[in-house]
Amino acid sequence: MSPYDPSAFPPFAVTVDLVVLTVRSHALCALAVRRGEPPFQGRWALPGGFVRDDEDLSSAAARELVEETGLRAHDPDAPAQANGAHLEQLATYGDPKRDPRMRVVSVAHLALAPDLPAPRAGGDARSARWAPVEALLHQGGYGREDEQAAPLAFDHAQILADGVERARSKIEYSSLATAFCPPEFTVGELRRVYEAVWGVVLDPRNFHRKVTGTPGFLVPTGGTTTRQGGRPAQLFRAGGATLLNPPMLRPEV
Amino acid sequence: MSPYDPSAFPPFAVTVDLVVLTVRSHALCALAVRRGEPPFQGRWALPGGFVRDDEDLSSAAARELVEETGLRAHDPDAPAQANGAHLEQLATYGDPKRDPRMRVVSVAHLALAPDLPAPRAGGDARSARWAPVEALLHQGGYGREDEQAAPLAFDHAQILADGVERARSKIEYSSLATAFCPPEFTVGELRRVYEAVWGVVLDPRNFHRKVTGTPGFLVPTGGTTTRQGGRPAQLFRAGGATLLNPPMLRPEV
DNA sequence: GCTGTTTATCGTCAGGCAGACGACTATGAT
DNA sequence: ATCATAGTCGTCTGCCTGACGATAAACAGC
Repeated sequence: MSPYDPSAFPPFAVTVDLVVLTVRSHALCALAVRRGEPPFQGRWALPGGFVRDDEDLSSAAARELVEETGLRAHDPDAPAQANGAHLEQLATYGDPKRDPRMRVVSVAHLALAPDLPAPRAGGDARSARWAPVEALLHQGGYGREDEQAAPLAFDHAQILADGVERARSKIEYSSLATAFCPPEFTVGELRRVYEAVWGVVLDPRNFHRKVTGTPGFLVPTGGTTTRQGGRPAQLFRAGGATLLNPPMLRPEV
Repeated sequence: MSPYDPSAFPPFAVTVDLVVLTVRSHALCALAVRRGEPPFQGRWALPGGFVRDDEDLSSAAARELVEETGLRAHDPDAPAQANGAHLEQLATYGDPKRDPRMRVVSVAHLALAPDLPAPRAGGDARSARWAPVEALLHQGGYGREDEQAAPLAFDHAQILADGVERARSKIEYSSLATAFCPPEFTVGELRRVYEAVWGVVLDPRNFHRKVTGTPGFLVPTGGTTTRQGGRPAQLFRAGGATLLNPPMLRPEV
């Protein structure tokens, strides 16, 4: 068998779709764009686009991320955060019927970003917005009448759910939660990230003990801030550690 | 912009490649096939093939797995093991230069299988064999002169390394290690799986306490065996639990 | 200035779990 | 019978977590 006989394989279109997550006003939100054309015209979808002919998958994802948000993706091996987002491959979706018109395989990527001012419209002027993931995933069940009542286009609800689940589990055993924070942040801000992503309430004292006691997780910058009100809090940057051992435990139920 | 203008996207070939792992004689082994044609003719590679026009990615991976090993993949939602392997998507590799002849995107899958009698040659009579992952990954550094001295074809060394890393981390917090065992197995056999995959030695007493004390991990069948020598050991099947909480801890270093 | 509110931070205590390791059991091999 | 090999049950100690009390340092309003 010649697995590479150029006439022997069916042609596919390959796209990257992005699950871009952030934490806004105590809720986990995802970036959604409104489709301007069929199929699913007028419906919300995840941002994405075709992989170019000379482009790696991660490059295509980084390019789409810049186009949609202006965020530059970190090099995973680069120091801590500059002002970029964490970007990693999530999974690949290739059901033959996922796009009604042609065979499209989508390599979904997950991006975690700090709270951004506002999504900028894509170069093609599609509208874009941040929406709480709960609203994007549980549509139709609440009798809501607004524009978001329709489920996401294609299989994007599944992709989003997988991305959210990845984020939820990954902040347990890695320092990825800091990707949701600005370059300098307080322990309380980091705790609110965990609370928003997991949808739980954490004990501030035990959380503080845990994160400050894990070597390499946080490094104090020396500064303090009162932007959250109350007693001034120390500012930290993300330390070099990427894996938390032992992990942060997610409360049950 | 029309992301689906049929003339606006470059065509890709899409393949699935398989990282099939098993534990044989106390070593973690992977299935490798010898390439019969250029490029990389004569070199070892991971089994794989094209995704068909009407086929889902997971179906293609399951089909390749049957063709290469005769193993039927579990339905992830099916009961415990029948005589199949665990199969899950691993990651997707799409470097523009990963195949010298054309643009190929490969959706790699990870399969975990019990020790099999012997790999059966593919329908196209390629030769296939189990090889310790260390030998497949660390070629050239040991001055070995045998047929395996050449590194794997394409980017398959990277794919294999990623698959091994996935398996190593996933048996920490899931019951996946039982996928390496026959339908009925002893605690000692399961422990040898962990030892082979992690490349460590575990304390038999603490391991026994851990796995028998985790609800839903193992269910006794009532039988015993002495196939490992020594005192007869209880036989178990995999229980319904898929997530281990708290996880099995991998010894450091 | 005083008081109440908010958030941050430090401490204490009990329970659970893991690592280290002793002890005993039940087989087969010599 | 003795030994070697595995399996299984216990004990002890230290670490970590969850629950929660207490103190500190800011701001808002009176």
